[in-house]
Amino acid sequence: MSTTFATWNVNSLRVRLEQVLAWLQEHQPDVLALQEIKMTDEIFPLETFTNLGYHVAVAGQPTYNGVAILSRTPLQDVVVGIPGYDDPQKRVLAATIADIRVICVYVPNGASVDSDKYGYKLQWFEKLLGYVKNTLAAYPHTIILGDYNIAPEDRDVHDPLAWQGQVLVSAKERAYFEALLALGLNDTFRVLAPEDNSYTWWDYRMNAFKRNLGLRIDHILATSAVMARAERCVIDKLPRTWERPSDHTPVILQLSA
DNA sequence: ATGCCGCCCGTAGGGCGA
Repeated sequence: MSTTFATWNVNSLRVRLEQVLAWLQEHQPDVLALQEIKMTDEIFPLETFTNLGYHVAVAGQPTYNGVAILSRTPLQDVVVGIPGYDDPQKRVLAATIADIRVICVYVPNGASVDSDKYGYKLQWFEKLLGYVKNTLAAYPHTIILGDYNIAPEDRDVHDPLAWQGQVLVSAKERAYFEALLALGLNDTFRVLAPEDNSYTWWDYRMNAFKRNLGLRIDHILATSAVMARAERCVIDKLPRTWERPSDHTPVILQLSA
């Protein structure tokens, strides 16, 4: 008996719905956090998931961003966004599932280090730090999972030299990711499956997946209280091999009992 | 490299992602 938490940036739930359903059927996760659903709450295929026995929380918007959490058990105390931060972009969704506070995050991409979007990413992450600090004070059992758009270390990058200083790997972004861990979180993949050159995202261009030119930017972070129950963390590369895939692939954390 | 690929909106081609 185990409990599994998964995260997947699907890059449009409209396009990827059949793949998500196939993946749910195969893996039967207890919780699946979705990013970049790219749709409003109104057109979210709610009944499709409730018919499969999932409870659902959604924070959607037209065209861009959008996050959702599917759970086999009810979602309680749902919070959309970062409290006190008036951000029109729907990137954060939290809920309590059984005894665990779960936060689904879609961190801004940042475009390039000399762009306004990079400034937004850093400012946004500062707000996330405050939110996570408050959350951890209230909930010792917390999992924060999603697309962080940060590769924490060079071993999470296929070509560290080519990527040096670029967005997704820059020193400022990595320092923010470290600050997040320093609040009391563990990078579960790094703790449980510390092999190098394991990636969660591959560019659509240049045959990047076939050549394994990827980055590890999707993460499942957990407090030490959760970590005590953690047995396994894996990246499921299979959906990235499917026809018309998302450019990201799922990450799965398995807890005992 | 203002490139590559894919999705969105909308029905052409620019915005955006990473």
